[in-house]
Amino acid sequence: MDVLEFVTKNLNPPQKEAVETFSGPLLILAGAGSGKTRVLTHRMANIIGQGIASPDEVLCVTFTNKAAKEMEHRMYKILADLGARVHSQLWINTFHSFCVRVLRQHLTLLDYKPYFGIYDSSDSLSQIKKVMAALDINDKMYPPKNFQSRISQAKMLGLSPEGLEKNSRRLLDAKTVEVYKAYEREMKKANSLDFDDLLMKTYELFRMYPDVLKMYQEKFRFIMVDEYQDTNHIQYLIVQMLAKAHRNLCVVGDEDQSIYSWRGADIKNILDFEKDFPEAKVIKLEENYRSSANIVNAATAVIKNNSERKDKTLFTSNESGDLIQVREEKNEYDEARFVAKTIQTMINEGSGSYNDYAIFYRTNAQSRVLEEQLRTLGIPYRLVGGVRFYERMEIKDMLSFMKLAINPADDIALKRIINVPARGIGKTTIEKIEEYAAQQNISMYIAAQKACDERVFNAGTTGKIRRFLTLMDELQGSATSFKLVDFYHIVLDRTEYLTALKKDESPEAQARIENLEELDNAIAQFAKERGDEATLTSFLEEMALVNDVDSLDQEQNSVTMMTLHISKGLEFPYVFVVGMEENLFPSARSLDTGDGEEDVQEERRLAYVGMTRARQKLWLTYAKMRRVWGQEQFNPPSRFIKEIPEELVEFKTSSEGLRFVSKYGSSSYDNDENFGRPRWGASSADRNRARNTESYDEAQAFPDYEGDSSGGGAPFSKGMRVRHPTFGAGTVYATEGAGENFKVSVMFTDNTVKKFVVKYARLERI
DNA sequence: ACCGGCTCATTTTTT
DNA sequence: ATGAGCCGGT
Repeated sequence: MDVLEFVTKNLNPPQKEAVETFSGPLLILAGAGSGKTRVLTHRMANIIGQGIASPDEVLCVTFTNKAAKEMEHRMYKILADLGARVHSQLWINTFHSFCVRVLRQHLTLLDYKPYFGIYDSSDSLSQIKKVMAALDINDKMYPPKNFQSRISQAKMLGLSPEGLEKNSRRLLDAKTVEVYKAYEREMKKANSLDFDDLLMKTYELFRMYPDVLKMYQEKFRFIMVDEYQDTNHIQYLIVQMLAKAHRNLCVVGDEDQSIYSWRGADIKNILDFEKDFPEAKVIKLEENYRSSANIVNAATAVIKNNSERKDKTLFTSNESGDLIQVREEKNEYDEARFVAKTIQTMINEGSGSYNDYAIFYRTNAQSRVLEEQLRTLGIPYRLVGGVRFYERMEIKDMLSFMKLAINPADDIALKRIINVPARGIGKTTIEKIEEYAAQQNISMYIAAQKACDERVFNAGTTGKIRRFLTLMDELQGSATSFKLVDFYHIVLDRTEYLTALKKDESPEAQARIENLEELDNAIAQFAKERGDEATLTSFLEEMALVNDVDSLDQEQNSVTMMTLHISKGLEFPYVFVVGMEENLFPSARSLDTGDGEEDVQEERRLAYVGMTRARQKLWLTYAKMRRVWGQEQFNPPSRFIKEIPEELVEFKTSSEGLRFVSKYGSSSYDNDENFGRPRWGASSADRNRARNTESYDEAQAFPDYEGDSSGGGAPFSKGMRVRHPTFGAGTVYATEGAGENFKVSVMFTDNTVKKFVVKYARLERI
């Protein structure tokens, strides 16, 4: 069969057109479930299969590892079906892994040693703390996390410390620049890059070495970017650079699924694509093949409430299917029980297998209760994302040993493990080594060696340090001479880490041992998959960039649980979205910010993403009472539920007759005056009444938002100057509530207004 | 230097 | 509610 015929069979006209259009800039606006991945893979297969370009001349960039893996998997399958041979590895990457691939080749040009390490956010936070201590900046007054996020923001905009200085009109003060500069120096010294650096350094590399850029520009004759709506500025710049020579850039996206603005995603990138490439062809994929008509219509009705959209309508010729199940429960336990029981009942009735069910939630913390209930009913489940495997202490420890073995300059890794398991090197000693290293501008590893040689410490301490250094020297040797799997065993053995854990009889230690075994499995699996390329470096890379080990063995039959964010790009026959409550989803934070609507719109897009994952049946559940931070919260049902047309919904509650049902208006879908009417646009006072409030009457008694409740010994009143450790100085411009619920709104120097519950916020008068 | 108890912050979302 | 970091005692 002819290649084109093969790759376009079973495609609808716009899909077909997208596959056939391979030269020139192309914008594909792909609605949820419209066969986007299919189009991308078939398009790539067409280009390769027809011999228009060889496999390594096509670059495909996705956002998550999961998407990249899925795409790669499908590509190999199609290419195999086509009988096309692929010798080299395909260039299907996430932005970050693409950059690593480039940097491994060329980072020495930017004066790094070949085996640079990658810092995850907790490593980079440690680095920031270190830098702050050196600069003598008080971490109570200036929380390290703020510097971290500001530096990250700067990098996502492609700004170096100097660039930041020039552009620092808003929010970026001198202190940030100072910390940023010192941080960069330290990172360089540690021969390591953080997540943002991966992009930033690639950009720098391309700018400083035009011939390197040129090589890649010419190499990648065809470039495809998936989830283009989620690209941030630096990613945008990289793509623009790479596409310059051939201009064969195909971007795929859906502005309705842009959910990563908090990490710098700029929705303008997709909205302005036609400005960047005036000759661009635009193809819309609007037919949904995934979900039942009721689900498509419900999701469409919700997303319609957003204003900033391209004109795109999702439709389907699928059958209506079941109604959307809206379920009210008393609290989060009942909610979880409902979900678990429903799954059990459905399975017993023969509706699919556990694999067909997914539970989505807004925050990872919500998974706990669900896990409990699923376990009670003996339902197998697996968590995707969440507490990352590699963030567990024992895993990080092991990885630190391995990292340090190939990158002795990594002070953060060294500090982590120099006394693990306890070998009598205490805080004071470590501080001294650190100081010594700073003085001489050398790494702590070298500093430790020197300190021993020069008898800086007493004999006992020197001996302990020497023992550690000897251990590390040995590991350094083993790292290069042994296979990855064997090296891991050597590390486990020689560090006596396992021995120490085995002595400890506590259940925690037991769990840690199991985790270390799991790491062993992961390494074995990795070695099996990669063969000769399973080097220590590539493994550490994988551990830094890929977060869920679950993806390694996904064959088991189990219910999948994940956050709404991770759910993007996936689909399941049966989907539960739990915790559909105001202040949780949409999150309280999105409701509180000064710039108002935009944040809620992103939450709405998240709701849209979640709903459109479901193929056959969708449940939306909420609890009337939920414990958050050990406090009872009573939140009304999410506005997103109310935005679904009544006729698409089947409403059920388990708690009829409870007194406060009518107060938040939801015991019956029909006679509730709030349903179907967006009264949420009302004053924020209304919202806050609902929050943390046990009875409506009490809430009613609250003074108005603008009202003055500063009497009666309230510590803050209107006009007062205050300082917040995170946001800096500001002026109180409104107060509300009383006692435990006393809140103040503060306008900060950059004109943003934040609201704080005084009891929790660290506000001080100035 | 190590350990245990205490306080405090933490809950958006990911590479 | 829970875990991480801090302080003070040993």
